Amino acid sequence: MGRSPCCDQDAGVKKGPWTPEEDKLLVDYIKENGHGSWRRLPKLAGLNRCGKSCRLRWTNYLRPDIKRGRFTDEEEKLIIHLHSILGNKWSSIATKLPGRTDNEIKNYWNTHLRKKLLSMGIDPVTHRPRTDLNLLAGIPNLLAAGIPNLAAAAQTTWDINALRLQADAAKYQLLQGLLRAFAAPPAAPTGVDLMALLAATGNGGVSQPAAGVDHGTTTRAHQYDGLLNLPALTTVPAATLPAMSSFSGLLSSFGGALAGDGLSSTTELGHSGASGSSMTAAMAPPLVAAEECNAGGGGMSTPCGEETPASSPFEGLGNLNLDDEFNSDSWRDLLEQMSWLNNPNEQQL
DNA sequence: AACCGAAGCAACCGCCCACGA
DNA sequence: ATCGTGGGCGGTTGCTTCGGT
Repeated sequence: MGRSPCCDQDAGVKKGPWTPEEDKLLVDYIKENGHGSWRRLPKLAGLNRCGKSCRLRWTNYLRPDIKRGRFTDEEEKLIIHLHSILGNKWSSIATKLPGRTDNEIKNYWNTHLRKKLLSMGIDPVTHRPRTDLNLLAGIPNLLAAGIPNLAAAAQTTWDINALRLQADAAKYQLLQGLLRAFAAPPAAPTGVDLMALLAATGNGGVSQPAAGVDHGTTTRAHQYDGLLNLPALTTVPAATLPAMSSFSGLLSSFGGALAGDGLSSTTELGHSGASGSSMTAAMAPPLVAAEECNAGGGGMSTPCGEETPASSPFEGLGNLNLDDEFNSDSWRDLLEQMSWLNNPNEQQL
């Protein structure tokens, strides 16, 4: 049906920042009479303002119960947590933070928290580890030169959907380290079959970073190039699941050394002090969030409750600093160990 | 000291929904 | 059932401040 403007555009109502005098008029009137009808309030209060503008000014800044000042760490964590559940329902989020307005929370999210999550490698929309195609897109150029079975590997069922299904911070960091090891120049985003690429690297495709490349800068630049909108979890073909559990096994083995603290990317962000570029693998959350174990949405079957294998080929990699040692022997070892990904018969470690 | 770009934030815009006539 | 109004909401804009050169 549409809606007529709340204020007569021709009436010359004032816009822009409020003056202290206007604030006083508004506060005095509401204290005396309540706000009543916002549309009639400006005239009654002697304000040359739109009623909507008055309402906004009151609810966001002049209300006596407004809490001003910096958001505390607890408030930050709560906002992030609630956002992971509610999305951009700022007013709903605001109801859980006494004294904070939806507008204030929204602004704080857009200017601080969103960037904070991005820097931690977490998609602020999905609250999942980011899997940025731009970051991945350059890999094939490197691989094409020296990986003989890339084409064959590309036929496997491993795909980016599967990657996301299993996504968690530990895996993201693992991949981040791999990507840094390759440090390819940017290329147009393509439908990269990441798992095929990873599989291919297992056959001696370990490349040292190209000389003269500032890997940190390259990576960070790519990280801000945009987010990948992946299909919903429920769209992942069931056929990929058995193989995924194998990959999960790999990561679980890897993650066994990570000593997770019970946090997941969607429930807590207690490591907010660690930026993505300086996080070590030891900080990584556990590999499978409890909600994912229990939900089982879309037929997904995560290997919940599985015991971590007693010994792992990746033991000792847990403390690897992904930033400082991206080209270390440890990564070379890890890549070589991942050759199992090319063997479809080897489903479990 | 001046300039410029980035960041932060207050305020506005336009759409939507609930509700009453 | 329809329509008009009030109010709420999320997204966006544009001004101000800050920091680097």
